[in-house]
Amino acid sequence: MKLTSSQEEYLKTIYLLEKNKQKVRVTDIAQKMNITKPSVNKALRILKDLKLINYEVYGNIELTKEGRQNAKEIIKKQDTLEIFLIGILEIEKKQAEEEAKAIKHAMSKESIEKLDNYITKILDLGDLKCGYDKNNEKCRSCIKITARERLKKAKDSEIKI
Amino acid sequence: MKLTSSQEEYLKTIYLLEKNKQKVRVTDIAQKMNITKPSVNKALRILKDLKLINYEVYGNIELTKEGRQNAKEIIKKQDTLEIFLIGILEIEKKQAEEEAKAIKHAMSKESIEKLDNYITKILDLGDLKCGYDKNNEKCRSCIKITARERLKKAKDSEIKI
DNA sequence: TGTTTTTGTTAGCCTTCGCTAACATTTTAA
DNA sequence: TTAAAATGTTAGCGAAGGCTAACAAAAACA
Repeated sequence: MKLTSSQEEYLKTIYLLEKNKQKVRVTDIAQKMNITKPSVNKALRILKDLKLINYEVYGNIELTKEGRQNAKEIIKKQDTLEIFLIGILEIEKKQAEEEAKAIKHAMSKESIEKLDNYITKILDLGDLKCGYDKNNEKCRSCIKITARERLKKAKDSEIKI
Repeated sequence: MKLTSSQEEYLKTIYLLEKNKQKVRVTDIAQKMNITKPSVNKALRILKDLKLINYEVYGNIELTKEGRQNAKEIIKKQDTLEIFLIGILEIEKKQAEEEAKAIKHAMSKESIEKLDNYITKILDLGDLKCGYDKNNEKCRSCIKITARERLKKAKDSEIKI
């Protein structure tokens, strides 16, 4: 069953909130996604119908097994894209996150898998010790090092929820 | 002025049709985009209001200077993404085209520029003659060669409009 | 425990962008 | 030159996914 881009965002948000809180609230979701509570309410009913969350009026909100499965996949997509955009393409963090968020819905699981493998390959190339100067921008070792540094830098500046 | 994903598709389609025909018709656009004529009609009115096309009832359809500018940028985005997906990630052509089409709206001009530069860099790495065997999948020369071959293959199988 | 604040819901509206049905215009060709 | 075919338009519907206004329920607290 194919979810909409919006539905994916809801699942992702609920998953991340579940990790940090006992109970996920409509208000939390609305705040995190920067939309109104009635919009969240409407979306939750649909996600419930799709059996992706458990939810009753004025009751608890929690992902079902299937919902969690979906959420994980969505988050993996976004993470992989962010790593590529920040670490390889050197796009500034905030911009990269925004773009990754918008792109992820358009990419299949298989394509993300390929991107993931590619990133690993590029990051590992340095291990081959090509012998070029570290300052040569085409040197694979240098590519590796700068990519890792960029990722570390981006990760360090993270603000916890 | 930020266009919607759908509007970008219309501009792209009109641009490509203009290159192959004297006159662009509602029917042509509908057929190419696989939607109905009334949908096209509605969209054309909006594009006209946005001054991206010249268009009168029962009259000719043509891109304005600004519309053409936009169309070119959109096509560049899609092309760059396709090259990356097909040539570097080795995603199958049809799938890659579909994904590139959906992704392009989410990426800024600047990010596409970076992706384009990255692709060029990767394709050029082979020129450094790293010395590894051609059959080593981590060899930069090999990466270059296989990527170029994949692109050529994908291009050759193109069906003209 | 009763009142205020916070949280959640309902109803109904708007925009985007598809669609069908019905009709108008233009083009083609007999 | 007029009838048929092709093309284009109008009107109005529907789904998705936002929104506000108004109200209901729950929680906090005095």
